[in-house]
Amino acid sequence: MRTEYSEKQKWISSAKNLHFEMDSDASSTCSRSSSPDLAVDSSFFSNKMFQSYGETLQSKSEKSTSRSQSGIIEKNRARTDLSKDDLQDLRLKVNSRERKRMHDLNQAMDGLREVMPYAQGPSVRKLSKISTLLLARNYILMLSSSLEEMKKLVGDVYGANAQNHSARRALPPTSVAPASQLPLLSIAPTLHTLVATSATPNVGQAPHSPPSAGFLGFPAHPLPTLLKDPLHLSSSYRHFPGMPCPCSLCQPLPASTASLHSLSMGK
DNA sequence: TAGGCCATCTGGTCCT
DNA sequence: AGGACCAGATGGCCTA
Repeated sequence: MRTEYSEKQKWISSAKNLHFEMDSDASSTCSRSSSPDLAVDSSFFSNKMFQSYGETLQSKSEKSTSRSQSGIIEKNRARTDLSKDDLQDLRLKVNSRERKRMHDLNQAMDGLREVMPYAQGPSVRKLSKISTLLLARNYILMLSSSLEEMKKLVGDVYGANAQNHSARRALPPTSVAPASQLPLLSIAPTLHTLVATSATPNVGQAPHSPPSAGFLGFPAHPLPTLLKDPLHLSSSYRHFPGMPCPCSLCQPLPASTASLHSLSMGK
């Protein structure tokens, strides 16, 4: 088994970075942003690998007679009835589908990376899958917490404003900021403070070294402790209250957000 | 060189 | 029945 894989992997690695054209279905829909393209020479699969696959199937079907799952027996029997070529075709089709499935998954992962508050660029290695998921979770929790905080502040500001307004009805209106600006004015420093607590996990790290999965771990009760415990977001920018900041957290979501939505609605 | 991450193949299981 | 999903196995690549 090991030797079969060894041969196969040698071939696969040599075939990497070539265009994948074996299956029209896969090639038409797969843009493979995160994985190497693959050219599949079906002649390769016509040798040992598939001979052993056929043997494996046969031996398996022999063993499977002791199983209670008749469906599987029937399925294996149907497969052993196939000719060697049919088996090859079947195996190739299944492999191709699985490859495409994984590529779609990776595309979705790339879409997630794009909207993550993480320094992106040619010199930065992309987040691993596990890190992406953990970071996404923390990011969502942080946004939820920020939203709650903002709601509270808006409530406080409007409450205080209503009191002031009734107490100072006689004062000229120019002494009070427009109501539409009040929430933003009061929220801005707070938002930046929130952001600042989560801004510098990469200090001391090489720019090409994304945080490990463990580093992105989260507490057992994330929401209450969220603001005390840094989120380990990987922005390389320092945040200063009142200063404009180029980090992704302080910028509007990129246009690629839309592409992520369209991706998720693809099926 | 060990360990982490990844792509791929594969067989089993579930779903339509 | 066929396809989707999943997890295990395997080897390659890269970094500390």
